[in-house]
Amino acid sequence: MSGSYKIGSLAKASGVSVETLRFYEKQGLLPEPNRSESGYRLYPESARNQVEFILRAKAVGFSLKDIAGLLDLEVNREQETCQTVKRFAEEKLMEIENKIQELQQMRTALKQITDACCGGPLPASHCTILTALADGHPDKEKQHATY
Amino acid sequence: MSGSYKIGSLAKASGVSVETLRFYEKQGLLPEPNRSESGYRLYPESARNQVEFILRAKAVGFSLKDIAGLLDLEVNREQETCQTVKRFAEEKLMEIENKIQELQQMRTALKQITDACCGGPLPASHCTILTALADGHPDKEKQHATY
DNA sequence: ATAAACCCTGTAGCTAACTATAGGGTCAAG
DNA sequence: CTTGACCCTATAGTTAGCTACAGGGTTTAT
Repeated sequence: MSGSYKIGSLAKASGVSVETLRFYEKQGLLPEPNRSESGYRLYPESARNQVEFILRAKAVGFSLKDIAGLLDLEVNREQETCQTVKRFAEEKLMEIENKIQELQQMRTALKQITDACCGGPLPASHCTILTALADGHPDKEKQHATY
Repeated sequence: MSGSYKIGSLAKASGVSVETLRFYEKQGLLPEPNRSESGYRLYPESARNQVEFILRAKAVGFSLKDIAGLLDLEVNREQETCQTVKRFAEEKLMEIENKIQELQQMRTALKQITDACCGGPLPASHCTILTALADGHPDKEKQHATY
């Protein structure tokens, strides 16, 4: 009745590997469960929710370290304010937005030099992509080289 | 006179550390330079361009491994076609775009649950952020809890 | 001539989030 | 009673891109 399952079942139920569960435990993301006489981990039903908390937090961009922090908040909900939690989340949001911007810059730069390339079956002797990387400026009508 | 400089100057000139240069050499991104009698690396002028090639390629999202590939292309430009080079670049472009999408999804999800949070100075007992992570659905008017 | 600044090799460490391996013990089925 | 599936710990390896020693030799400036 008190559903208490072993690590293999929890792993299957939550879609992660047994090793990952032990790893999360070592990282403090999962509480140490009770043990059977022979030392097997015995998880309560709630363990699955806790793993899923971790997975959802990961999915929205939190690192495991962040998640440990979130779980601390979660555990003493009463002692924390919404403000604290929201700040935490907003900081992460900004990190994500920064990463997006960085990648968008990369995309723009790479697209520019890629679009300029003929892509034809001829030797790449004058390939604009390689030239752009070598010279540091995309195309631009024959800027006579400075190096 | 044939400007041949030592690793420290190259490092300074190209804005990377000495260790990084040696590291790039070990990774095959920089050709092994000549050595002085005492075994010091002596770089030709062109070395700086090669380092800058690497840095620019990095800046547009290529990994060092990718760059090794690009340098192979660059070296045998005559033997390669623009097609090959362009495909290479387009593949990378797609990777970048995929990463952007992934991050945008994260941003949307995180923004949604963050916006729903009052952010007030009251205890986080019912904080919507923590609840969303715990339950797996953002807000939604009082879906009676399952945990 | 001596000290600082530079160079060398080789190896180890760092972060992140696992994954794998070695070398065991336990449990259920047939 | 043995086989196979499962569990345990502890340690090492993975990828990426460096960074930091340790323990030397060389060059340069004073």
